[in-house]
Amino acid sequence: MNQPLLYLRIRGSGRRIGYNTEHFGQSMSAEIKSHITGLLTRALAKVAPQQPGSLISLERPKQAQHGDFSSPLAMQLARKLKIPPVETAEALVEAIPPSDWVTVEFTRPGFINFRVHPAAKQHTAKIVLAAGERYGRSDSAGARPVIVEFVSANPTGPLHVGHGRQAALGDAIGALLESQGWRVTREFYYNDAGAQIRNLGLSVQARIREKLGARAEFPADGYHGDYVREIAEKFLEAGNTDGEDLEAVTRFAVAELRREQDLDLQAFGVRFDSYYLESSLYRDGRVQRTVQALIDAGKTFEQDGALWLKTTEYGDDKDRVMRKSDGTHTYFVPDVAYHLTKWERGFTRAVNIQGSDHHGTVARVRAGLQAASSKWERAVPPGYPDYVLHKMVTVMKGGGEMKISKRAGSYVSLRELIDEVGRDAVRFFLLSRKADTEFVFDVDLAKSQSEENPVYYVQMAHARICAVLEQRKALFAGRDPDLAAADLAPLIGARELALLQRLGEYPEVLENAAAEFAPHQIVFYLRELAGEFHSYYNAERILVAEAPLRSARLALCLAVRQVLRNGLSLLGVSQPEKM
RNA sequence: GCGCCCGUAGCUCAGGGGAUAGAGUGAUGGCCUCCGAAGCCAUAGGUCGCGCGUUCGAUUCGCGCCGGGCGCGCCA
Repeated sequence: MNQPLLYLRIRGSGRRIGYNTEHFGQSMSAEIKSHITGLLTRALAKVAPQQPGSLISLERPKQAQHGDFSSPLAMQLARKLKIPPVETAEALVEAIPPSDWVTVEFTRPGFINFRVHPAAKQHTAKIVLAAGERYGRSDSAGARPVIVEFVSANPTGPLHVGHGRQAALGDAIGALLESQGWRVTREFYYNDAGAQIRNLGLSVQARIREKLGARAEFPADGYHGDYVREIAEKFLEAGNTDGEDLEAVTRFAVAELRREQDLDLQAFGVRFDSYYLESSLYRDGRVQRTVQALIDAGKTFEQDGALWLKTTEYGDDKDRVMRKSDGTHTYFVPDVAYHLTKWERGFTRAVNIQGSDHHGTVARVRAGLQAASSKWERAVPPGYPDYVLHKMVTVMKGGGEMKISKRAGSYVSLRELIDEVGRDAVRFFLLSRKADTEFVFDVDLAKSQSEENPVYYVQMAHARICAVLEQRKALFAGRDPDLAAADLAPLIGARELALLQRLGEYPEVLENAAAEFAPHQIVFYLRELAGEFHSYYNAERILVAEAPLRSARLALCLAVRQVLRNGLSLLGVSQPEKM
């Protein structure tokens, strides 16, 4: 076995340090990182004053033997200085000023590794308990407004699993942004105008005629789901004698489906702050005004009887028709009008969650926004709005793909999935992968093997802690001190320190997930945290006889439970005390 | 054909210039007189699609292939 070279220098006195909460913000981990960066900066200034501090980077070693933080600085420097990495590392370590928080060492091939003093890690639990449900949150966005648009289904049928993925993503991304201090508005945009809606009206009308025994011609690309028949029935039950008033039928159908979609969302636990109707953009003249703004900006031209927008001037690969030769508008004109309202409503930041099959519209909408606002005092910037594009969901059941549901006709409805595997599992599952990977939802796995379902794994860690706390009440009621004030010095076991370390990472994980619109990072974090807790729980007894150790462990449990709660609630998943 | 995304363990997926590439699931074998076994521990499983380049170092970055998904409408 090839033992690596290892030089060790202990810094600091080794005594326990009286840490003070004020020394740290909400994130122990971030504080320590900046502390270490500071140490390296000073060492670098001594060893290689001409090198820029921007070289300094820190990473988290995968293996515990390499410490808590690690820097490849020496290896990056070696070439510039023409000195072997190990020697550079040694010089840097020599130059690092003493620290009460960390010890430092260097190893082959030239990493500089830092170990955080247990007392600093222990303090993390105090921070968690003091902050409670605010732990991990930040107000860095300063209450600036952001609008998150998602689902935005046409009111032409029940919501399907793709909408479910969007609902889970949008809701969680909204929560992530809130956690960073954004003032979030969740909005649903109804495409309740245009050809699809007309198509729906004709489909329902045909079913009504069928019911009445009249000759009915079903539209060629009409909606075939059973729900169309249900609406037809309801229409007649509402006292209508026939379905010849297409507008009345359509209005009725849209209202019914909006109500049904609301129920779907309610079942999923998703709420919106506002709903925006495409039809209102026509009613209040915004579509017309948008067209005029684009013409005034000089970004349009006429050809073949249609009006075109020069989207190629904004990076699109071809120009787009905005007003068809029949005088009606293509869908993207109301889209631009709609997004202009977001900007006008004061949302200088906007996030759209959409299926990746719509990615072609991104360049068009952005182009339209820039063109229409080009004469404005504050033009819409090129990258507005942000997009999160997600891939399709395939539902597997009984070894095959599940494509058809009886009611919905051509797709698996969100409601069916919730009824089948439960809301928590659907949310957790749909959030457990990056948005831009295709999703295979295995119903059999989520349902019949529910004990292997990762959501239960995390929830169980939470329930277990609740059970321990209950036990404690029964066994030691009145004899244990306040846990928030417990001395955590006894927490020095490897598993305890790992848990503390993990708790300290949470604020950074949140921040990063929010910045990348990536809720799956929270899912993975929670799985790891729960896993480390289960492992700890199996290896050590919490309710030991010695009161100081018992209190310290209980305080750690409380802190873990707090972070599990914070994370799960952010994802919209419940945190049961018993399962 | 062009554009965007994706190819990592049998399967489902993380990771994303650094040390021995990780989870879950499936397989095998252990752990309940003990706070919840919906749990834990151990073993097994890999040319990170292929090739060339950049780099001290590439699974990660660049280019080119191969394979898959989605777009490319005077549809939404």
